[in-house]
Formats: sequence, C-alpha cells, structure tokens
Amino acid sequence: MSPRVRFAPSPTGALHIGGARTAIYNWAFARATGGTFVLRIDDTDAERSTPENTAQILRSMQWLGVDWDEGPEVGGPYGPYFQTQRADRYAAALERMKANATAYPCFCSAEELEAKREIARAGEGPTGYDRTCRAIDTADAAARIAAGESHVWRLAVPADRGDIVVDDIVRGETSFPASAMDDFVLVRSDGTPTYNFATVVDDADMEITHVIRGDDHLSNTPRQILVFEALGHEVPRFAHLSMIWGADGKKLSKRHGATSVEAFRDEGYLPEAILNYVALLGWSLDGETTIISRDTLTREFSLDRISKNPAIFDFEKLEWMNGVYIRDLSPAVLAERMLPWLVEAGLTSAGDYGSRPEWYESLVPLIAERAKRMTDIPPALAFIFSDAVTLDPVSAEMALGSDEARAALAGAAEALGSVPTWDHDTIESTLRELAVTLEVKPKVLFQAVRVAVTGSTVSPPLFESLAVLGRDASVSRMRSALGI
RNA sequence: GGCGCGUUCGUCUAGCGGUUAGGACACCGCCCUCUCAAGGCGGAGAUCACGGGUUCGAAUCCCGUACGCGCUACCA
Repeated sequence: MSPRVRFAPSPTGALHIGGARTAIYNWAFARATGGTFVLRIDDTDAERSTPENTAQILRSMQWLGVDWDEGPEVGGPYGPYFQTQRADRYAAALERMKANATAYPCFCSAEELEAKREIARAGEGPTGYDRTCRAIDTADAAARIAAGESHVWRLAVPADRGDIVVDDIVRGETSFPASAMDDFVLVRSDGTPTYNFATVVDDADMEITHVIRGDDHLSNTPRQILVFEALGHEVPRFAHLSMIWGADGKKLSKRHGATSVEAFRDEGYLPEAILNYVALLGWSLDGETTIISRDTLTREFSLDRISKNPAIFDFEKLEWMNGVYIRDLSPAVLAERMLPWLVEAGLTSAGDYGSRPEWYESLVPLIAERAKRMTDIPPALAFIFSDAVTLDPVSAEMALGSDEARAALAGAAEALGSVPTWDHDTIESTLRELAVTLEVKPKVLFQAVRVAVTGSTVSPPLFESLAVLGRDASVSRMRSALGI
C-alpha cells in the first residue's frame, strides 16, 4: 500500500515557515514514495479560523510549488477536506465509541474542574481529570442528558492499558505510562470535536498511513493512539519534526524577521531557494550536498534522514542560497522574473518589457552576480531607467575630486562621443587607450566615468553598463558631471 | 509538580564502536579584477552539554545531572 500523508494547517494565520517545512516534508515524502499528499484544513477553531487565511495558505503552497493530490480546490475521494464540513463523521465516530463504552459523558462544570486541578497541582502526581463522571450509571447519565444537562464526552482510558508506545520514525521508541493519560475531552458541550478527536477521526477516515507533523504534538500522540484503538482503527506511523527557532533559541517570531511564506516572497526570495533551504533545516541528503533541486528533493527525500534537534533559522545562509538560485536562472527567465520588481519600483512597465524583451535580457548580466534577493535588483538598475542621475556626494568627492580625474572624464566624454560603434569592446578599448594617452591610471579614469554615469563608486560592470545605457545618455551624464 | 523530547564548530549538518571528527553559511587571508560582487585557493573555528559506567577502544551503547523545549485546556 502506498503511503497517504496529510498536511493539516489551522487557518488561524498565514502559512508560517515552520508549517511550510511540515508541508514540504509531507509532500516530498509522498512524491518520493509514489504516495498521496492530502491537504486538509483543520478549521475547528471557529473563533480564529478565516477563509482569508485558508486562501493565503493555499496561495503560499502554490507559490512554493508544493502541490496536493487531494484537498481544497482539487477535491478527492475522502472529502470534504475542511473539518467544519465533517461534523457527521465526528458524530458517527462518537456513536461508535459510545457503543463500545470507550466514551462517556461528563457533567462536571468548568469551575469544578478548575478547582480539582488546583488541588492536584498542589500535591504530587498527575493533574488530569479524576474520572468522577466515569462512575455514573449509564441509565442515569442518559436521563441527565435527556433532561438537557450540559455535558462533554470524554475518552475512557482502558483501566488495564499498559504503557503506550509510540514508535516514532524520527525519535525512535518512546513510551508513555497509561496512568499519566487522563480521560480527555473528545466532544465539547456545544457538540464540536476537540483537536485530538477530530484529527484522529479524519486521519482514520482518510486512511492516513504516516503522520508527519510538529514536535509539539508528540505528547498528544499517546492520547491519539488511544482514540485510534477505541475506534478499532489501525494506528498510523508517526514522524515528529523538531521546531524551528530564531537566533536567540526562542520560537521564531516577527521579531527575528520574516516568518510567513508570503513575507519571504515579498522580501525577494525565490520559491526554489525557500524550498531548498527549509528542506535542509532538519533534513540532509548526504551531509555534503547543500544545493538540492526540487527534482532531487522529491526523488531522494526520506524520513530516516530527518534530524532530531531543533534548528535555528539562519537568514544569512538563506540569502546566500537565494543568490545561488538567482544566478542559476537563465537570462531570459531572470529578465521575466525581475520585471514585477522593476514595475513595483516604478522604473518601468510591463508594456515596455513586452516591446523589447531582449533589451531587458541584456540587463541581466549587470545584476545576476550581485543580487542576493530580487529586491536588490531595482536599486542596482535604477540608473539605467532614470533620465538623469544624482551623484552621491561621497562618491563624487572620491572619484571626481581631483583635477586629474576631471580631466580624464572630459577626455572620456570626448573620445566616447566620437567612437564609431557603441558596444562593450569598443568602449573598453577606447577608455583603456585614453588612460595610456593621458598617463592616468585606468582605475582613476574608470571610477570617474562610473560615478558620472551611475552616480556611485559601486555599480554594475562599467563597460556593460555604458553599452546598455547608450552613447547619448552616457556622454551627456559625463558632461553634466563636469558641469558642461 | 507530572509525563515526554532534545543537546557535534557562532549557525545548519555528516557521523550510526576504531575518522587527522567531514561538508555548507558566516568570518579571515591570498588570487582574479574597472568598483561591488561572483569565482578559485587556503585558514581559523567542535575538550562532540556535564559526570559516571560498559568496552582493548565511545561523539556513537547504558545510567544519572544540568540546561532548553513540548504536553499537562471544552487551543490546535
């Protein structure tokens, strides 16, 4: 039987980078094993769940290229894929548990429970529910329910149950004493299922074979195993992923920088870089390979190479990796992908790109080796698109402050103004010869021209820049820098 | 408090009884070079959390301790 896995986010916020990793691992595992990747929306928290969040989560996954075989928008044989639409399943599951006496009604009030907890916490031992209502006679309970008394449904942990062993793929065997398991709530007094109940009912109904999820659920797993058993369903395999932290070892939060997938997108990261980096946070191909393509990931991913320890998110490494992926793009593709950023920066329009895509492609060599993020591109190319350039005062002082530099620049304006053809090689040889003629260091000449034309001592390669800028613009900028 | 999990260079990791503890990011130096990058080469950086065992031999196996984290809800 091929694996069936699921990613089950709660739409209570954007897709967080940790959630994205969980999604990626599930997806990669399904792809590598020929299994099925299910997306299920766990929206039982009516207070905090919103359709907007659901939409954003789907968008983020699509942007990453993490596609699902069953779930919202694509449907599937185990739907519906929203928990709020599966009330009948939970009701049916509860009926089964009532029938085999693995669930019982509890009439304790919230105040009573709180008081009991206080007392238990003061002493030693477990603080779980004391099972008062488990002793109530079935007929009495039925009568109280019929009379309309408020109640929840609890799991009856089997009295003779030994240790509950979770054979986790990542952490190995861990066992939990059944005595530490309390009769937790399955169904709330308003009739809605709790997480530990709904999740199990759905995982069982959807025939999930491997539950790959965050570490924070490891302690819930024995509870869920008990529910699987009460339902008479086979228990899936589990793989619990450790958390992703910020640099201070605390939960990754906005304080550390971007946390949602959309925020990373907006900061100029490429989906292929995020996919690669996040996959590597807690998983390795062989311990040596760092750049791992989507194809390799979906072919080679395996659960047994997931590491146990929590990872700290390293924004610097992600940035480096993003640069690698930018450089890996062909000029035509990068030209197309940088367009939205140029448009957003107000430098150009989509229409202009459409009218001369090859010219945009010629801009790529100016920035491909320098950009770490897509947001680096517009500022680096701004001088190409603007009519005139404002000289950075510090740069002007450094490169144009001396008489020698100004004389060299004047010579360059003249020499380039009368050059027969306007291309990279002609520009370069003209300027190099001029440096010899004027007996000035090439670097001095080049920097003077650079500042005059780009406004700064730091710019894309000079000759390429002049070539794309054109003769008229180049020469007129040199003249205006000289005040002539 | 109870239960559970984790701990290898600053960071991500390899390692699954015998290695000069390997790779990547970041850092430093050199080379290349029209600036900045990119690239190439080299360097520094880990008493494998600590303490006991087991073993001829332990980062690797066992037991404690410390620290961190999770669960302990009618949140997920």
